[in-house]
Amino acid sequence: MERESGDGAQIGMMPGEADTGLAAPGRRERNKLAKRARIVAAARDLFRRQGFADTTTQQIADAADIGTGTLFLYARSKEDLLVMVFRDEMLETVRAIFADPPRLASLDARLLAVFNRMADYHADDPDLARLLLKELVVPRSEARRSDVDELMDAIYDGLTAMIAAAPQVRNPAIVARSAFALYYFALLSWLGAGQDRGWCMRLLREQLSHLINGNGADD
Amino acid sequence: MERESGDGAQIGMMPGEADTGLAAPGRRERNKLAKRARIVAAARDLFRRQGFADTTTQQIADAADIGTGTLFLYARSKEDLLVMVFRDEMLETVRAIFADPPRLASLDARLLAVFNRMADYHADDPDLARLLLKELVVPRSEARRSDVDELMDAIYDGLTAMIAAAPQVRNPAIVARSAFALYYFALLSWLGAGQDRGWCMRLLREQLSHLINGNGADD
DNA sequence: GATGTAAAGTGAGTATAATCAGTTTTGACT
DNA sequence: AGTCAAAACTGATTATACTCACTTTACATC
Repeated sequence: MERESGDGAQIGMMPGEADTGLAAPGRRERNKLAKRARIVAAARDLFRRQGFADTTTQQIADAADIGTGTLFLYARSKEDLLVMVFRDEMLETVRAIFADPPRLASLDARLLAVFNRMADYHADDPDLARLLLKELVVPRSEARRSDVDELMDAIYDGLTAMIAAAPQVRNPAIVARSAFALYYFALLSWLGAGQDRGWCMRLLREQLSHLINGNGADD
Repeated sequence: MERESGDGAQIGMMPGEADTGLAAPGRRERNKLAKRARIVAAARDLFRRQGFADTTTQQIADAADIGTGTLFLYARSKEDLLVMVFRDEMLETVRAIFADPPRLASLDARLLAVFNRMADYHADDPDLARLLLKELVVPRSEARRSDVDELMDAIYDGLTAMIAAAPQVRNPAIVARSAFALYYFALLSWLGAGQDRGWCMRLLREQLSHLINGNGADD
């Protein structure tokens, strides 16, 4: 009703701004987005190169070519930066995994394969994975919470779809949540408590088998 | 073979030290232990009164009547202090819970009751529980690792005993680990992700029921 | 008791995550 | 163009976990 701007409505418009249009994004908004991207890129490079603890917020600000104060306008804390860095990448990874589900005979084998692929992703950068694991446990800000939720939703949806496709399972949602809880705990044992990855995954296989096939195992 | 000290072997012994004996504790050792206890007590009181974040290491050192430097001779970090504070108390709680297991008809109901009692313990101090949850995920020092391990062993042993007592379960160790993983995840959802406790525990009940009674539920 | 030495203790100092009072930029309206 | 308010930005400053060069204490040996 008031934001309407037909096609000949450049009344007070600057000459060089024609293609941008008045409505939608707006220059401010786009600048902010670009700056956010620059910050995240700078943080990712530094975290990867020299680790989280040895990277100072000063370095990130310098690399992103902004003042230290500005950094905290975009991220509530250094830890938040870590989450920002990995959110997109992890979401993409998870979606790619579920987009091409493994073709194996049994449901528990398929689930294990999916979790193994997720673990592969973490194996590339165990130190960062550890940090993430720790930081994501207790989301401090609402922003972080929603980031985590989005990731979890993607995982639950993927798992539930896989499980629901196997007709013998009565309650796919519950089983999906249980399966993920078991995987999460395996990840914790591996990256957190320092257990051998193979050992953790073998245990997970047994657990998933029990979860899917029931108490009596496969005799 | 070489530590032998009969009963008349006080060759170079000081007069006033007779009852203490040369071997065993030693005054230095006992002093250190007492100081450690004082530090832990001071830290616990302050954490409880004003929370972890709002307690400075300076305050703890003052309350324990030692220098700031000395504090870090006893704890590697402020986070380590938190673990020191809760290790003893949590171990005691867990042991008390398993020493008096609930007398309920079904195994999954008994497990749920045990987990509920653990959750009660955390409910008394959710903020501290959150912190613990976070700090215990990735133990940094070996000392902390062994503290966590001791606690976990107590829990696994208790759960495995409960489960093994129910004859229908084929593999108690695996089921115990699975049950704890499900509980841990419920705790995370409740204290970490901010879900309602009742909701989390109802979900846990369904998960435990499925874990114990198998896929077909209870029809 | 005197002496040497290793353990324990100390607090001024350091590094750095996060803040905030002040400055600059943006863009709507005349 | 000129004006204004709001948004974005800034880096000097602050708060505090942790360190380290030095001092003090404990105790074995003479």
